[in-house]
Amino acid sequence: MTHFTHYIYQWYDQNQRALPWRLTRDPYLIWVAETILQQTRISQGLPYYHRFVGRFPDIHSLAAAPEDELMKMWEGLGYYSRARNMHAAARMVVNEMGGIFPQEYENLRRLKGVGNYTAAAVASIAFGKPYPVIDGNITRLFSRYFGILEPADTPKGKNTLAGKTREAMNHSDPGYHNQAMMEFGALCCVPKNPSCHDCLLKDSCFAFLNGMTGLLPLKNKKIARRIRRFYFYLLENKENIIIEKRENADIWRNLYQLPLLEAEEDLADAAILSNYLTRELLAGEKPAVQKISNTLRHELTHQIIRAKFVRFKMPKLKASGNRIIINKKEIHKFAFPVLVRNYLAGTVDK
DNA sequence: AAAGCGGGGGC
DNA sequence: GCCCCAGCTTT
Repeated sequence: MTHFTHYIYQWYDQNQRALPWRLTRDPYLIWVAETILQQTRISQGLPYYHRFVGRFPDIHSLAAAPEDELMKMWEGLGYYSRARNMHAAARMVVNEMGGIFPQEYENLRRLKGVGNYTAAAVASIAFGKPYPVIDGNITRLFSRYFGILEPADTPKGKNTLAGKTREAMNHSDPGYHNQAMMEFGALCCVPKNPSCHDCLLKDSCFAFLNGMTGLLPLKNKKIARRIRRFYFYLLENKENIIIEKRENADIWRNLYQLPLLEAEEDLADAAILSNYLTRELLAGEKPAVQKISNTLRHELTHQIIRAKFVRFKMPKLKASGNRIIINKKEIHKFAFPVLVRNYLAGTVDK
């Protein structure tokens, strides 16, 4: 065994966190955990994991659930396609694979939402197969220690990294190996101000020896952010409000929201109150506008959303198209984007 | 190869 | 303000 792996195993034995998915080898539970944790910190995902496996303890309960309930479980976690894909994958396992979770990497890879990382994680942790996982932690750790100078977000960089992780793989306990590498990256070889001073690998670490820990891993991509203006309409009477489901290929797909006008430029209040959607929603009624909120900012990785909420008390509610009227007491049953959820939490019944 | 997809937290 | 997080899919 190399110095590198030996030291990290030793570190892991002493420093690993107690996490619920480390107590099982059930491929379903491992898959749920790995999917929740995609691009998500453990501290954020942990309560979702507990709720999820409490409500859906096995593949059958998940496959049998209505999608809206699944989206509700996922509310606030982000990247909602993960939930939709899990639902499809669960139904595939139940309907086409006899309810038996696939064991081979290639078969795991066929499930919706299961990419290279998740297939390797389930194959290694649940089934002991020697597939190295490559996540953000391992990309950083390996790029630094082995001095990978090709950008990590390019095919060449990924290929080099994959080679290194295959060389490092320990075939006697692949699941342990993968988790030890990730945990070391997550807790010690961290993005900013890594704990090099205490790290016994510093004498053989390329980045440390060359003063490059802050530079590695290299990345090429820069994110362009788009500004969007959203005008939401809260139409309410004493008991009910109107909501609608987002079904286009856009952010928040299959979540619910308030009726929405998107504009390319900021709209003055007069324009908000006279545009086509206002007229359609008010349907001839002339209610006084209750309130137009301040502009609320909501930032996503690729978008900056500037939102205003317009509130009308309606004599009676009429819903057309894909809009539905729900009782205010039922709001909690629907999955809303955080932006909308926060507004409703601070507004309705106040 | 690049873009799109959330929300939260660290510094 | 910028970067990153136990990534995946679509174009």
